[in-house]
Amino acid sequence: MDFVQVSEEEGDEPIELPAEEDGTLLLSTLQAQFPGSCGLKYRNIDTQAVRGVRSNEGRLFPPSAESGWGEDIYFCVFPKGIPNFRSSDATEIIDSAAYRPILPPVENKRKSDDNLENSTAKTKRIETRLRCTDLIVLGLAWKTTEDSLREYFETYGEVLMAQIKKDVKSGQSKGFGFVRFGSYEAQMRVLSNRHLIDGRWCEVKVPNSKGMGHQVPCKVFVGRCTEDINSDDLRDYFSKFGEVTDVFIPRPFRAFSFVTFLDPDVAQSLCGEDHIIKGVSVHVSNAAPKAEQNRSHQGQNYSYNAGNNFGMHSYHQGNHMNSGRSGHHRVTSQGGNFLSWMAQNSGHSNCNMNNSGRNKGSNNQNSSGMNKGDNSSNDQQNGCPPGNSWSNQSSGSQNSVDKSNFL
DNA sequence: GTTGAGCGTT
Repeated sequence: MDFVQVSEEEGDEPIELPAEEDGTLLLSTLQAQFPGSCGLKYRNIDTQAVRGVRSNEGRLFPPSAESGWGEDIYFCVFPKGIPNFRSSDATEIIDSAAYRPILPPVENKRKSDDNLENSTAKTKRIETRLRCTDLIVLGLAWKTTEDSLREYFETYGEVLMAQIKKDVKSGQSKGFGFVRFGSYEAQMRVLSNRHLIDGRWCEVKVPNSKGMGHQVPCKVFVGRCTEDINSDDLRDYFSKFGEVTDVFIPRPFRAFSFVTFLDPDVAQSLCGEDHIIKGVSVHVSNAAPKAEQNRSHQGQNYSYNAGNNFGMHSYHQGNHMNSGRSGHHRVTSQGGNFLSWMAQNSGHSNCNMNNSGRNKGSNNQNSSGMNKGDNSSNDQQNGCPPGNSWSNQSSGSQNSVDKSNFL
């Protein structure tokens, strides 16, 4: 049997992982040792470049059909370039033990956002600042305790809370629980993987009860706008207070607009204030959802995200393309992209979480592939959760942004 | 002491 030497990061002590008879390495084998990993790469000694390992249908293929994996040491790839949290530098991007990130210095940021375009620093910052939600863990073994639950998820990052729901009388586990991470990256990785906890495959999802309902909105309503206040004006002006992630001006002109901030506290702090933009006094207030107010009688579709439209007005003005802002993160209907879901539900219509456009070609491995063709280790449990367990929650159509919501 | 889709006594 061939073994593949794999380390978490380049330079780390490798672990030998058993390859299959056909020479491939199962992704599940890799993930058993490196939770959250989605692929492998290695250093090409000739070119000194890093090469990705081919991945398909839950299998990783050796670089050479003849010589197999060789003596090379491979290191892990994690989704979207997110570093592993067990690595030493992880603290740089993990917010401290807070549910919500700390306020950024509210200083003059002005137009310093220009050279941040597409920078990984910016991406990381945005991702780091996205807030975590409690996640529900379904399908837990009866024997799983809060300690073992926590212990399991700590391989993904800091665990702020881990609880098992139990019968009050007997103390017996109800077979599900909740977990909360300290960083959004950890949360994303947990949501994109399946989990073998105490011998059972468990499903982790954003709970239905917490669509986004209790979270602080990042978006403000800007009233009394005049027609000559364009999105750049709004963005430029409000960037003084914190990073602006989106500006939306309803067309045709309707004398108001929406500004979305990275930080909900910034948005909050501005509510109720009057501001002067281009000599016009505009009024900032809560971008409260309009749903249910006047139109409960109209068979409008409010089922998705009902009672909560924060962050849903995500049309971008065309001229954002050259202002360095990311484009509209469009949700496709291909089986439910959890990143899109997270993007919507975190109130950021344009989270820079999707780097797929830059990873040309080779990095096709994503978390959905690993659920196919891999029954190697789940035979103790029938009814294994489906691969895209989030799909039932992401079936809403973002294209259904409803103009009628604007008044 | 059994069970196996779901959604959180606070």
